[in-house]
Amino acid sequence: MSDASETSEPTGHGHPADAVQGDWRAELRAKGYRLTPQRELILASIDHLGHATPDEVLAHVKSQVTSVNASTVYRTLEVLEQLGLVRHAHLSDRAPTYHSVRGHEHFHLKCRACGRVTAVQVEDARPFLDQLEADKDFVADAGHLTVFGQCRGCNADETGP
Amino acid sequence: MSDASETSEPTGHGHPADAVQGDWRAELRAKGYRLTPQRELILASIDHLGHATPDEVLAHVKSQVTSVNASTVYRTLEVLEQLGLVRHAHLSDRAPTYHSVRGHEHFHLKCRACGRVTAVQVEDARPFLDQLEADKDFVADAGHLTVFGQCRGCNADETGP
DNA sequence: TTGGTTGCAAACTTTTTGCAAGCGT
DNA sequence: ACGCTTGCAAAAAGTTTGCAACCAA
Repeated sequence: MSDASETSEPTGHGHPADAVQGDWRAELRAKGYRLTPQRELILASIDHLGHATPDEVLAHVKSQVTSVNASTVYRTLEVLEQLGLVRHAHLSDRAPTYHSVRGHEHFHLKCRACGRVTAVQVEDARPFLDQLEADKDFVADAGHLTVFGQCRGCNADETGP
Repeated sequence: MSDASETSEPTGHGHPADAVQGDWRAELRAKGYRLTPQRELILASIDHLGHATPDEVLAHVKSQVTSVNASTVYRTLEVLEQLGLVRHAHLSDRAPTYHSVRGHEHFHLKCRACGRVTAVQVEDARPFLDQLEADKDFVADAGHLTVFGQCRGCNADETGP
């Protein structure tokens, strides 16, 4: 089932999607891209970090290979996303957050009060998205979706003006 | 880019929402803020523009009063949002977009292919959001929601926003 | 008068771009 | 060897902040 010949990051979930994992190097080359240490490191970092901004990815990669540059991270993230290996969502009003895609799509809930991010399987949004498609002729990109709000129970307290 | 077909963004001409409209100056002052020409101009610009980034707001305001500064726009947008007069959503991976709130909340659909932005009434997302609240104990901020994807029929080719 | 506001300029954060050197294939 | 990639540095884009002058209440 899964190709065990690849060294994969300790994501500790033993996903069946590992096949996809082992395949990406080939797919990368097949599309005319080159397999570089930087690209492997960056993908591994995202796998390891779960959710991470480009800056966080850079920091993590640099902890292993100091010479890696920010622009490389940005360029690589773009490539990896094109290949469908990672996705990004906007979990804050600032930098985007990248996460790996192991065949398992999900979207996010972000609490403005406690900052917690919850991953929800796309199926839970299906009825809503299907309705958008039916009513609005709009095909949603579920994996990019982020719903802001707050956990019930989180303190709604704001620091007034 | 195109902001071609904006769904109706009512530019109040005798709307019942005018009550809210006429009220904001009072509410502003009631909260200890001051009513300045800049604040009136900026709110009017958003009303006029429909959807606009801080930069676009600045440009529009400047076309009337050249001396207005970018920092004032940022600071004012923050105040207006706190008062619930405007809201912002992320319609691109870059700057946020502000729109006026005239009592009727809506969220957005953004097509990556043609760039079109469609406003949808929050009620259409209610079942989904209610389910999130029931299942995940999460109270969504519907007005901030943006769903990326593409219109059915739009060319699937990239060359995004 | 008083203290919230503004304009200005500079600092900041995040992302992009032009290049020459470097390296995967 | 070919040409995609990288590192570097500078530029661009978007926002924030310190301050003195200003003005709404």
